Amino acid sequence: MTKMGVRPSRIVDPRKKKVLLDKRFASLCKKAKDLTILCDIEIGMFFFTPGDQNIFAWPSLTQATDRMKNYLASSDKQRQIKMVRHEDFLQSILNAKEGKINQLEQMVDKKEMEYNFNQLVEARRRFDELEVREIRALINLFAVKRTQLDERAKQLNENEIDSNDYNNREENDGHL
Amino acid sequence: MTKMGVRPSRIVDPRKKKVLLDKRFASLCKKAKDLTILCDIEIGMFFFTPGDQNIFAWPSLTQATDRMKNYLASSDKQRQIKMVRHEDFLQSILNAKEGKINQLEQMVDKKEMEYNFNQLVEARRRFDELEVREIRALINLFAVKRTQLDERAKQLNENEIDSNDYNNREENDGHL
DNA sequence: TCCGCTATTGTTAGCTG
DNA sequence: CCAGCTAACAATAGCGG
Repeated sequence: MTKMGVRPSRIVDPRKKKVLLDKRFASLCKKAKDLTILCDIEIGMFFFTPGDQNIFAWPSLTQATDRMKNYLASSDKQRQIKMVRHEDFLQSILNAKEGKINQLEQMVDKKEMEYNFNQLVEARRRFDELEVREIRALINLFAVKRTQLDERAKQLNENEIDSNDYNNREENDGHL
Repeated sequence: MTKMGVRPSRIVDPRKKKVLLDKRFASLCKKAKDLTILCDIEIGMFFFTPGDQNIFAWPSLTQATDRMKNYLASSDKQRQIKMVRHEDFLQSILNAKEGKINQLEQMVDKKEMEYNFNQLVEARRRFDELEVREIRALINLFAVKRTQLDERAKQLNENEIDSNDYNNREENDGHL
């Protein structure tokens, strides 16, 4: 642990860094797990290292995402309450004689940044949607192929029983 | 701290729970911060308590979201590699004579669950989009109102200079 | 509810095999 | 690279103001 009152500083040696990361990462996850159990709280963690491929989600991608989803759903409720105050705020700006348009435009910019992120998420959604369709198409394709094969097998059986000599002649002639 | 080898168990007393949560929460955040600095890693954490209103994101909503976004972007790269193998897998199923349709349908179910979540996210997106439009509308409304006020002020000034007695009569009559 | 304290227990950096 | 060790250090549960 870092000394009392001393802020930790960036580790330069990559080997030390790896060891440190492993140990402290395990410790962090343990503490998170403790807290989850002790206080009946949902925790989701995402780890991302810019250069490295050190990517991790705790306790798992799906669970971390679920917990983030729950967080967002809860924070949306709080947001709706804030929205009412927000509207009052905008109304007061409208009523005031001094315009604070810059402020509003900054908010628009902020919202647009959020919008951009959500577009990124939606791109992901479309990708997944496509995947679903592809799998469905493959299932259908398989079903069709199987039906064709079944029918073909049936035909072959019938031919074998009904006209064995005819088939033999065909084979001997060497043409259809 | 929990004893060595002993898993922590759920706290029942709400007061103790609150104290414990506060302390350990602070500790967890400190450890996360340490790790962030020491190993140059991005960490985003989401906390959600089902019943309570104990909602938190670390280091902040925007930063946690950004870091999750980075995580997703990185994991998407890895996903694309997996996708190729995934397609091979599907192809081998198609080529095989025994259908493993159940397997595929389970995957479809899983994908549909993901799709549902993404719809939730998109609902959020639409909400934000609406918000942007509303703010734009308010800005325009303000501009119009201001123009109207300016013109009205101009008119009043002109009237004051041109026909003072007329204005006075209007005021005394108590109507426009 | 929120500090501050402290004995006890847990964590960790550096090192060894 | 990993697992085990340990002195030194940090976290914390319980208690009191």
